[in-house]
Amino acid sequence: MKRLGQEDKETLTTALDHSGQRATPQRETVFGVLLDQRDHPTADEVYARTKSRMPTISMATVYNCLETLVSSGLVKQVNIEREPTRYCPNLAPHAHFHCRETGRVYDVPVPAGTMEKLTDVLPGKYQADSVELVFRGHLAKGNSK
Amino acid sequence: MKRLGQEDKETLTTALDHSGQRATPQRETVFGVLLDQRDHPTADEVYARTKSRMPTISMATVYNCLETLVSSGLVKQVNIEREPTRYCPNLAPHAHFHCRETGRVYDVPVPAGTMEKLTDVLPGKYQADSVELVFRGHLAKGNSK
DNA sequence: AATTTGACTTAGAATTATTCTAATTCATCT
DNA sequence: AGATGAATTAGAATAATTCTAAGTCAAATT
Ligand SMILES: [Mn+2]
Ligand SMILES: [Mn+2]
Ligand SMILES: [Zn+2]
Ligand SMILES: [Zn+2]
Repeated sequence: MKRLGQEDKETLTTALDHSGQRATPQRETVFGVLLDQRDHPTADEVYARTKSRMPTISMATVYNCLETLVSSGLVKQVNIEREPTRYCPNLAPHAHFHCRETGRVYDVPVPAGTMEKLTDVLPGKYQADSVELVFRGHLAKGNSK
Repeated sequence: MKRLGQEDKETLTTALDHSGQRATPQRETVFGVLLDQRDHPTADEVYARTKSRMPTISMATVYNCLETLVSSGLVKQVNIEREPTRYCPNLAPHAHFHCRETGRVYDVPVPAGTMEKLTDVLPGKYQADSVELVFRGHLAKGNSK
């Protein structure tokens, strides 16, 4: 999918507008790249994919667009073990699985309320506004997809 | 506490030996620094604290010692949001709380079996050998300790 | 319609935590 | 004592990200 659908474009414009920023071709393209292939790409990978759709874009702009998308709440950063930051447009609460063998990162859906309930382990003085859950291991073979 | 107790020294020697490495004054001192102040220091902070006990130690050696301790299983790396790696000698399963205001990282004890039970959310193809749980937020005021 | 404004984009330099290199030092073994 | 190899060290190299400063562009104002 080379361009953003009407619904996604609407989502983008609304979110950007809400945070006082503009929708631009670069931002649309980067957002489209993230929506199209949800494999938690790094900035480098986003750059390569975006460049194939918009050859004139620069690395700096990719970083700027990603930051804009994050600040508008449309995209989350996923940091794993000091590896380069990855980007995830899945806004539902979810966990991540990091495969030691391939380095790939997968979304793990969790039952509603699971992430919130985790904060029950926190002593009262800790006020958590976000919860991050990461599993690490390997995929049962025959499941490299 | 400027030096390592007999029990900790025993633990260190055993673990290092088990992974084919030697106990050295530098490694003992770095380990002691981590045991004495369990605030998840960065390599820089470990370096400063170690240098005050052993002024001739170098940054390279601190990194080397930390890596040795991690590889021998006595210390865990704690990575949060692309900040410099922190080091934690707490071997019990536990979660972390990261304060947005101070940047400090706290250990959060969890009931036995809690971390393991989290893997129940994983579809069968995912074989997890580690689980990481990080909360982010702020401390209720009056609890800056 | 021309001008102004400020947001956005861009290339390249700077930053910085960490790793690497190559030269010593040091403990242990023969 | 001499040999061996692990450990330590200073400094260079690496690499993801951020910063800087100059250019571009679209919308708003005149
Ligand atoms: Mn990996
Ligand atoms: Mn922080
Ligand atoms: Zn995700
Ligand atoms: Zn800890």
